[in-house]
Amino acid sequence: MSTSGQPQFRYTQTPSKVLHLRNLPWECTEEELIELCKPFGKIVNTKCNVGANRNQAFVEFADLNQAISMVSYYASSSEPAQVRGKTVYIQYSNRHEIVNNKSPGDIPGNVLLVTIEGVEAGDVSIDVIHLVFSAFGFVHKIATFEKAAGFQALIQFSDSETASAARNALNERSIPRYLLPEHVNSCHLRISYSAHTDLNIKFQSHRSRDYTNPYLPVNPTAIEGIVQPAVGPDGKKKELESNVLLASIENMQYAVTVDVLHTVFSAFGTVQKIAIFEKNGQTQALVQYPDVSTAAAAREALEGHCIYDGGYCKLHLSYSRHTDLNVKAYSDKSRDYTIPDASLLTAQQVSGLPGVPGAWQNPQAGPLYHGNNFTSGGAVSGQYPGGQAAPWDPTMQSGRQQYVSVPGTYPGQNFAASSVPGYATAAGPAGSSPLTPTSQIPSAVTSMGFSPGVPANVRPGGASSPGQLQLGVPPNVRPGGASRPGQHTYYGQ
DNA sequence: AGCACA
Repeated sequence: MSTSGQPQFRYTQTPSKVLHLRNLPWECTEEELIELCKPFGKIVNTKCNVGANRNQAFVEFADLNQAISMVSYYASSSEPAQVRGKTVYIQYSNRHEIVNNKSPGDIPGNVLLVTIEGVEAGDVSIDVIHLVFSAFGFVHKIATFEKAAGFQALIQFSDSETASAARNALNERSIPRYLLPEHVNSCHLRISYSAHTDLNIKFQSHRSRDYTNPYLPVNPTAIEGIVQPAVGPDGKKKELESNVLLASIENMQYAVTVDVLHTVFSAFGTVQKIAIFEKNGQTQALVQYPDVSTAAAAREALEGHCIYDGGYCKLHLSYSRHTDLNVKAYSDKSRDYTIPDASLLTAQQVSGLPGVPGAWQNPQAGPLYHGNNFTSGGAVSGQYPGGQAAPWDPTMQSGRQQYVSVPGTYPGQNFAASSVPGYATAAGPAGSSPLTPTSQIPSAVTSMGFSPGVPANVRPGGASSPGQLQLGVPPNVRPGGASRPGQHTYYGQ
């Protein structure tokens, strides 16, 4: 029972193939360690960021002589060992091996395990992954899959050096936004090493690739692969059309309710379902149409435009990967208009609402929609100098063809081309005159005395219902963009 | 600047 336990000091230590390094810069990386030590031999293991200050480390050489050569070298060198300009003190460790101190994911290998956080599998295509990781060397193979951890990819490089380079550069970083669909707000990469050394890719498919074998057959059962988004030459995922639109609402100063959205989006066809939700602090909504072409028309017309005057509640639209929403038939955040009872319920409940929120009665909408539409045209357009960011496609002001006369645009003939006048008459809300040279959609909102459950453009014949102000089409969205004298029965005050 | 982890 001697009271040994005294620390061993530099000149009394027995050599070990494990070296203890001190005074390292804070959170010194393994690569910096390897850089420093590898001239002396093969490094078989490391342990970084040891100690309260995370400025110590251990390095294990394959052979004792290699460790001795490093200690000897710096013992007699006029240049001290340095990392990032800091002198590093090196001595033999009092242990002879680095115990299995690493989680498996920290043991370098040529295959990376990449967890892509905050996205769903369809958001990041395998081609985008390939593009991003190819920056560090030839990517042999990629396999993607979804686990509890989220969307993951195994990425095989030639060697662990290349893999490490990719990991060091990309770990805890994000795939550039421009490579991602618009609705993806964050795309955080968490990268570790896989224990795999060679992935077994059986097919080229939407979820796996073998770039070393381009003649590998395409998975015949990967029907999904065909549905997978096409990818342009830049690797950016092209939008895949869908009957369901994803709307992100920017600058949401005013409440955007299911009813407001229903009104706005019903201008283009039957809205089947709506769901509103929050994602990353932003309000988003899914709007389901019966078919892709209707959704496409809505998207085309509404993208970048504002529900309310003044740049409020700006819409950004993309196609959802959903095709059929599973929503509560009636809630404050969702609506299923395909359920008849729900429509009734909707009509009842909404008509029972205590008036229109003040925000909808945006005073600015008055001048814009009450006779100023023509005279103020210059002023309005003057708000957008150069016209580069013209809030509304000019063709919308002069032509109706975009939404009406193009055959096949509305397979559901929600807009019978000839029905525009009657429709416009019925749908024209107070003060909505046809040539509205503005970007907003607000008459949809400024006159909310509509029947939310019954889209105007779905009503048979579009006949006017006396006493009931029907609203279906925002004035600047309306197909009948051209002025048709005499067609307006409503000139709301 | 002075020895980890289980």
